[in-house]
Amino acid sequence: MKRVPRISENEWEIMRVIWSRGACSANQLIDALRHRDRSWHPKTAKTYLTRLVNKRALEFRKDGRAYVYSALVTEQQCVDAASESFLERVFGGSLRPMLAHFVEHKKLSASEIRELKQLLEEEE
Amino acid sequence: MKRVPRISENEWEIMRVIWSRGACSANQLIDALRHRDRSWHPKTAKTYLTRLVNKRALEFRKDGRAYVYSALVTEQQCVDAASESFLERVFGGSLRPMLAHFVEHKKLSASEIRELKQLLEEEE
DNA sequence: ATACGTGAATTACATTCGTAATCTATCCCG
DNA sequence: CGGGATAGATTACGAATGTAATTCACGTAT
Repeated sequence: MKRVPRISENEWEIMRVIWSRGACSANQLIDALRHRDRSWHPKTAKTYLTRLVNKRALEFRKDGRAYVYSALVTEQQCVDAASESFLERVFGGSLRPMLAHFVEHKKLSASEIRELKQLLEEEE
Repeated sequence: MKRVPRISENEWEIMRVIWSRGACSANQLIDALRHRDRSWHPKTAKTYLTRLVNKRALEFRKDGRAYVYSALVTEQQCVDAASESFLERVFGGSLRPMLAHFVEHKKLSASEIRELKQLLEEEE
């Protein structure tokens, strides 16, 4: 299990863009971020890019003037780590109560319920 | 929906003790913490108590020399907030993928699977 | 060549967090 | 009464985070 660097709350936003769009330049990044949330300040986004490169979550290749950033860690790895940490911290590591919490609190659509039951069947 | 203060990773340990045991003194707290993890340093625990009081997650009443700390926010409130934040951050708010992740990644026992299916039935 | 725009590099700065140590007030014991 | 134990209060201090501004370097348009 590869150790992934710790990704902070806002850094996740950056990573999710890169995971979904693949490698991209700082500007493409910023555009994508601002598309969904105008409050992202370009300078701030740049700072996160640099930090993510420093913590080896991203790398970049020069492409003329601009850099192209790409992920060094997969979404899967980070999701795993964050999920584990969340489960541990908030539910003391107990899976069942955690799942129960979500099933009970978030109203699931009939189809979502069906899908989940399907998943559970497969696990059996 | 009451706004709960942001509880940090380690602060969660403190809160969980107080939620489970109810109000208790600093020393009872520390004993409980160290019971499960000897590496808890008493001074560090005291620091967290103070911080949690400052951020209005705990309050205390004087009981002779010592203080008795009790929760100002419920576990339910904090679990809700943390869960929402986690879901948003890591899964972009999509519940189904999140649940699927856990169901697929953590090996569930047969009985857990049965319980969950039971829960889902009730939601239907 | 020269100033301007643009991207990256460097610097800034308050907060929060992790991790305690030190200071101070008090109580009990001898 | 005086000194140690003990509980809370204050102080410490670096790393991480959120949030940018400033500076530097280079290519391009006058």
